[in-house]
Amino acid sequence: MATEYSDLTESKDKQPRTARGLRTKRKLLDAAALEFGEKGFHEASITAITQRAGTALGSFYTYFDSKDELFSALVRELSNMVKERAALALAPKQSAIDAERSVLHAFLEFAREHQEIYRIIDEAEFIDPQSYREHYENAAQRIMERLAEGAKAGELRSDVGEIEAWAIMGMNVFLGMRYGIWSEEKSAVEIADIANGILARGIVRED
Amino acid sequence: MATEYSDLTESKDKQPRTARGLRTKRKLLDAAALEFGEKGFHEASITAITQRAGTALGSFYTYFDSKDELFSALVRELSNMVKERAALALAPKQSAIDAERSVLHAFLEFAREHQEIYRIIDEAEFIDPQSYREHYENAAQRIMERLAEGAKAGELRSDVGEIEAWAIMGMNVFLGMRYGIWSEEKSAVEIADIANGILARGIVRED
DNA sequence: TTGAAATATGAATCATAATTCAACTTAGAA
DNA sequence: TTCTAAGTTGAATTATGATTCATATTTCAA
Repeated sequence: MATEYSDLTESKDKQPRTARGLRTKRKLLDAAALEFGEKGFHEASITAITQRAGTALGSFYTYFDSKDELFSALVRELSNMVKERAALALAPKQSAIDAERSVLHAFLEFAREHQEIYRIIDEAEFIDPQSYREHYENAAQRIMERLAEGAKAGELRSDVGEIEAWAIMGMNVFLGMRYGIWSEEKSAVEIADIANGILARGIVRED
Repeated sequence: MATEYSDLTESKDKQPRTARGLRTKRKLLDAAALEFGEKGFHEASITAITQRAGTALGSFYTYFDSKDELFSALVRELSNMVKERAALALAPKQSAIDAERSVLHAFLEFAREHQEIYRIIDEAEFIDPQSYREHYENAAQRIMERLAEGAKAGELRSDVGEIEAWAIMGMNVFLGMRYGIWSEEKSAVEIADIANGILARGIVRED
């Protein structure tokens, strides 16, 4: 399903052709992120989104075919933001284990800063399953590549693979929900350190 | 919010008072599990649920105040089923690590058998956040208790706690989604073994 | 400067189900 | 057996918001 357009929100023929149009579409996407984030997909209304964006109701349909399509476009955009944030956290010359710690730490801080993104991507499981799946498959793929590098460098066990990647991702997502969204009682550093300890040493007592 | 009734689906005054009523309510809950599982909350309709249950539309309101309330009741019931299945998997005299392996294995099989349960509980994040949260807080609590026992027995590191519990739960849930719901390409045993390897030894190379 | 293409507007339309309700049937206690 | 509470029925009501569309305004290439 690769697209030939660079704009992730593209939809056949509704691309804005002027700077004004681009600005309006941007305002709609930003307003939608807030509205969907606060209310969830079904409680959110197009009317409220256009009010937030400061445009007329009808303008919405200049840029999107439907409420569903807007949501899809948004999920793909947000998924990309998460991906970029993780990439940014990757310092060169880190050990494979430290890389995972950095990514988790960055993810926790990102989840705290942008709780709405967390919620929207999660809700995509029900509104736009394909995007949801792609989001996590891509993320798992990137973890897997880091693990493979670590294995090649002799830092990690040589048999680490896809299952470990999904396990790490699940860890991260749930820690993000519990300690990023539900409460901020613990520091991101502490959580990342403890979770990283599992990867580094497991949970078995060592003498 | 403890209730004084034993029926998890109770709602003030809509309890069935005869065997016939109980049967009808049961049929509605079973039909709802199928309908919500297949279509999701918003695509599912009360009409379709009553048709599946073989009752009249109006009968629904004899037992539930609303679509939301039905969903809530169902989530609490299903959450309980998951909990019971995990408890069943716990053989006595297992090591702490083996216990986690058994629970994950049981969870994977359960997810495969009852994909609809997996989906409904997930969707509760948006329809009935309180039940969703309780479901996972309870599950984390039970993991934490097992870890504490393992620590007391000297099998696990003495500092294992809540964060490890949430990490393990996240691992399990994501592995359930990826290898239980999305595909069954790998055996439940293999997945449980590999994930358990992370807990037992971490992912770092050992010489 | 100008006019055709883009964009903006919001009242009116339309579709979908959730929920209500008044009439009817059945269960089961006395 | 009888009678009342419990349960059943499905057509009618109602509420909500997504989407359409005819009209007005703005942009910008020529």
